[in-house]
Amino acid sequence: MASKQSTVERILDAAEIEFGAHGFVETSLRTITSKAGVNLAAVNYHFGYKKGLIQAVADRFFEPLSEGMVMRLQELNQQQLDHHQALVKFYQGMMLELLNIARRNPSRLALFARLINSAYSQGQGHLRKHLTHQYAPAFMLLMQTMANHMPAMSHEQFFWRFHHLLGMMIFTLASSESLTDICAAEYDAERSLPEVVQQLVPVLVAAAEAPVEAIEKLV
Amino acid sequence: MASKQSTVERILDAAEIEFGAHGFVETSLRTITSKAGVNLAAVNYHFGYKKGLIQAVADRFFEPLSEGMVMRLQELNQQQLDHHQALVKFYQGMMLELLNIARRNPSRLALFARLINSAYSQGQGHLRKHLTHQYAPAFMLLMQTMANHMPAMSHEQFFWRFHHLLGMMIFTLASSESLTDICAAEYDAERSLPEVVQQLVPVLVAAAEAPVEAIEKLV
DNA sequence: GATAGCGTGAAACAAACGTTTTAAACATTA
DNA sequence: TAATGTTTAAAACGTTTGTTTCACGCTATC
Repeated sequence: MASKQSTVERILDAAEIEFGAHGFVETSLRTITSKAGVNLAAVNYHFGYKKGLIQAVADRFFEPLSEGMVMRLQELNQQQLDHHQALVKFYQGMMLELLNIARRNPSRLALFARLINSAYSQGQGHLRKHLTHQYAPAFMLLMQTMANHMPAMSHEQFFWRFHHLLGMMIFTLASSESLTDICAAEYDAERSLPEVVQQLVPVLVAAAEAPVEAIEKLV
Repeated sequence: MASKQSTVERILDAAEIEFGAHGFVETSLRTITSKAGVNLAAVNYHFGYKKGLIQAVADRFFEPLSEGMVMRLQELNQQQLDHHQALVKFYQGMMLELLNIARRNPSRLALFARLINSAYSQGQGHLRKHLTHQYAPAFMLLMQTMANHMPAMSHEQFFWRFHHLLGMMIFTLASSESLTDICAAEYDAERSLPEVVQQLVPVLVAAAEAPVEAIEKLV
């Protein structure tokens, strides 16, 4: 029993893995505390409710991600690059940051995807508001940098485009395990997480640079 | 009580709405049977288990979608279009087909997104296998048509690209309600479902046409 | 008109869940 | 050492879940 970590850390580590693998509602506090080797009541003692634990897990993920991204963005904004090069560097930096956070625990990427999906799921709007308020500066900087190097478009059009790109990332991260499994079975290619994530960059850039079309009725 | 429909149909209709709005695990059989106005035991009687109900809901969704897509694809393949025009028509057709299916019940798009997400979620592989086997011809035709008009790339590279595009669609569909709400609040623009879905087309096309880069180690 | 068989209704089942409670063990401070 | 606040242990609580049971009503066939 290498139990040098505090109870809180043990819970957070286990919750991260289980939440990432099976989702928030499908993961019981009993399996978390069991895998963490702590008592069931410890969760309610330290985090109040299950929702508090989820929020703590989210914050422990987004804080370093936010810091890392801000550093990369400031660095990027100081360089003199054309728009295309800047977009490439932007998304490469984002992928590197995600991989960096996933180093300690690969299931953190699935956790990230679940957090974003929950945030944009109807009835869970409080999570999105909490995140966008908590990390507003980093979020603003990210959006601004991205918009600077994308084709000219209205704020609303950027809003939609931004979430299209977010969706592509989120789905790939959420399904990365299944996809690598299928890929190995069908194409005899064992892809690592960095490979999977890096492949996203050119597609994200192309989607970001897609020409803007006026919104019209389709039917 | 306009109860002309059969019990099975009433259950499927209610399940469709509730599953789409709140997910599979978060929706209890009691709320479904309650909203359907039928007895609780009817679900187990007609569908065996909850998993059987989910599969029935999935089939009732994918069958018309599959048929509609096959018709559109055959029509598309008979026309003489350049690759770009073909891709545009391809994705426009797909969006129209989704909208057509959503006409009866808008929450079917969220249901579609949840089904796909579940299918590619670790531990739920049986759903993906069921769908890919059940609708293999339509699926093959779709992949083939798509690949025909995309840049030359290996089967594996197409596999990844395909799922990147799928992810963009899925996330937008799953989050369409939240996104339209945010959009209305932030930009005073009340977007309808057709508008939201149509916007995807140029971005999907651009992402599909993105140049292929060799997969290398990023770190 | 009796008799299967199918569908429904209401109730009960066992299991799992988040949360609470109580008491004991621990650490820290006076 | 005594006292105080903090953390853990084990059990229980009340709900909710999917599923099962069993009796009753219906319809169709002989």
